[in-house]
Amino acid sequence: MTKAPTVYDVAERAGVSIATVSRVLRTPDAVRPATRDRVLDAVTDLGYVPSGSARGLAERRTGVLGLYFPGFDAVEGIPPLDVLADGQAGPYTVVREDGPRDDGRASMLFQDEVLRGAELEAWRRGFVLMVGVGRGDPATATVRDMAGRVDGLVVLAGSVADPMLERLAERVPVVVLAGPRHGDRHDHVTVSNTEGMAALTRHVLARTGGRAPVYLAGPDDSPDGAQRWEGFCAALADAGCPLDDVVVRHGDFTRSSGRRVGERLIAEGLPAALMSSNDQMALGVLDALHAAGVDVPGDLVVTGFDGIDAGALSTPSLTTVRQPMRELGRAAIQVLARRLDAPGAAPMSVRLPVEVVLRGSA
Amino acid sequence: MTKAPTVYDVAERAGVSIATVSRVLRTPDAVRPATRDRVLDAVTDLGYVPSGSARGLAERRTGVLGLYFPGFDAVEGIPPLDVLADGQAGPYTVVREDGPRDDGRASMLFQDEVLRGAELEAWRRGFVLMVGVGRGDPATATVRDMAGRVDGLVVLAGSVADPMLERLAERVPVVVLAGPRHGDRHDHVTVSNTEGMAALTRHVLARTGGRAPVYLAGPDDSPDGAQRWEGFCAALADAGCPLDDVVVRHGDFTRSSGRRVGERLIAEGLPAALMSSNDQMALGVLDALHAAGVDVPGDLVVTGFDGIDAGALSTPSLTTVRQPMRELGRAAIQVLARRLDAPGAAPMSVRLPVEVVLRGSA
DNA sequence: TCCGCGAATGTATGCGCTTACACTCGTGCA
DNA sequence: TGCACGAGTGTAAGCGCATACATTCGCGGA
Repeated sequence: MTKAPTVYDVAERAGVSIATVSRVLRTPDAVRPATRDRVLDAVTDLGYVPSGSARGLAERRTGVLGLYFPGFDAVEGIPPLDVLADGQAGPYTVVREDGPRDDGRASMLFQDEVLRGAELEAWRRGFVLMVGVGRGDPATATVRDMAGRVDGLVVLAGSVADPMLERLAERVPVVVLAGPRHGDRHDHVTVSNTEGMAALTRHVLARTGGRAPVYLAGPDDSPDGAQRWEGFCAALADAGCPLDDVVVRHGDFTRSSGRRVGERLIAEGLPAALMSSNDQMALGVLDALHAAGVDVPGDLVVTGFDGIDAGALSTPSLTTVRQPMRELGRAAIQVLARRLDAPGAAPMSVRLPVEVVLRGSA
Repeated sequence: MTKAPTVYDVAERAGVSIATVSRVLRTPDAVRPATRDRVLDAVTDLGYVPSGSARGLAERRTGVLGLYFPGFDAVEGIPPLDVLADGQAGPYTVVREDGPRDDGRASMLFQDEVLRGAELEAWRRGFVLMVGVGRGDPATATVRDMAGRVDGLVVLAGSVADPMLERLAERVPVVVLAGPRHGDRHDHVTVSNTEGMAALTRHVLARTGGRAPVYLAGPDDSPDGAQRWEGFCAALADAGCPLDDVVVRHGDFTRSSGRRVGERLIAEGLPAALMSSNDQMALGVLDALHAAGVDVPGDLVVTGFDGIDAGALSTPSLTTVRQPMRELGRAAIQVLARRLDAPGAAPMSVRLPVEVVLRGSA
């Protein structure tokens, strides 16, 4: 770390010009083996590592792809931590914990999986991945910053305002993940929310003899939620089940909001089925039903949507629709890579299939 | 994307020199408000985004921190996916799923959490995060590549061979995460594995009247495993419980290996307690015991180590020691930031406290 | 009105690399 | 023996930005 060696240092040590050093690193076949070995020795001796900045500047491409998520953690909610200041804490503490925490980690798991897939695919293509999370006041600052450092950007729907996205797209290719196209020219990757919910709804109707389920909707501004609702309605219509009979409850995608709805269900009388627009709320409903001793799926069936792990571990386990999260990440990078190869191609939309997972609750 | 505008374009449009443009962006106070506004207008009009490469080259720092993980996914095991080729798949499939999958996601969850923490702390300090995973044949290529692009590197223990790490450390500061120091000069961040396991062991001994637990060890090459074993032994010694009485079983940190050990336990007669060196194996043990109708914690108590989510959802819920995963990531970045501020400071080791989580199984 | 001085801006250089182009040196051929 | 030619190597020109230094501008005081 004294002073990072450069091509000049390597060149001098190997007794060649910097052009030759560069060639050894980039097109080894273009240089005589004897020369090549001398250069490689010098590289090893000096511990030379090429500067990504210089390379990026000269090449006009960085070899980096960006992945940008909507903020999941409120800035205010961040517990302080300063490992440099306080070394006073003991090596351990003891806590007693009853019942699972309502930690709202679902969307984070989703993002984690997407990230995994994206990293994998980026690696396979010789790119490295840069990640950013939209949060804080100049939330756009981070993504703008990233845009200046990458060859392409994958943006989760909802993390960047449209006008900003438009601007970014002017500089680097942008792929929008999990968001429907609305008049933009970006590439899109989505999942079959509508079809998945329709299939699940048909399953539920078959189980309940066609009686209309109660629908548990999420926030109004969720595009995913809208699509799921659409699939629900379509399946009902197909089955000749009038929409007017459907009771709709609203939650905010959290487990506790589901719990409240569950309690209300019990108070007002159980329907034949409760279909939630996400898993977290469905689990909350199960919490309430379980506490009240209701038999699921005997007294009513319950379904979710997303396929989070916790759904497999609940009692009863949750019937749901699993999103191909990892594949979403991979697909996004694949689409981005295509875009880099063919900048002029028409914008494309990729829609990934979902998996209807039948488990205990329905 | 026609041709990204540069400082020159902005300067020309605003009728100033490039130096002024640069100043507006970096030290706004150093330029007259009227001029500043003209420049900012030009920036907006052109959709100018500064090039990270050029900036990095000129500034001799990139503003990027790297996080490097050991490979979790075998390269061979990657299912193919080519969204560009096959659009033929239907929008959904239906599967029936009984019981949780043995998916070995524990270490990935660990890494995800670390990543979250690191990203958060990097963001707070104005850095962006670059992530890499060690896999593939020239596994070192990725990390070397990263080293050339970042101002500092956080490396999870075991992901990079020591000699390579030494070389990287010559170019950028390196923080080793979750690995003990052995003769190196890097900064280190670890958790109190030893103390945590000792505390948990004391708890178990208190519950079982001092009868020696069976210990379920992991792979021999795990530094974490070694430290936990150490804590276990220390607590036993303190309690005057002879180590000779301890039966040690071996697993490979997977749930299925724990299941096998559980079955063997049942076949050979139940001990007073089973302490596993990680949660996954402990859950496997619970699987086997549950299947055989053994009462936990009535017939024997079971504990794990790590604090993965699945442990909170098992029946009975798993008593364990929770690692501060998020904080590990944050601490690593904090240490790295300090190192960047004070390159000459002595190497430091930070040890984070763990949380003994008492739940149903013990 | 002129001078001096600080603030504001411009000029020019270099960051470390890639690469077009120029050059050197064998080699095969006439 | 002379020449064309290609492989191997060197020279030099940027890539887009930050910044030290030079220059100009605006203002107050004499």
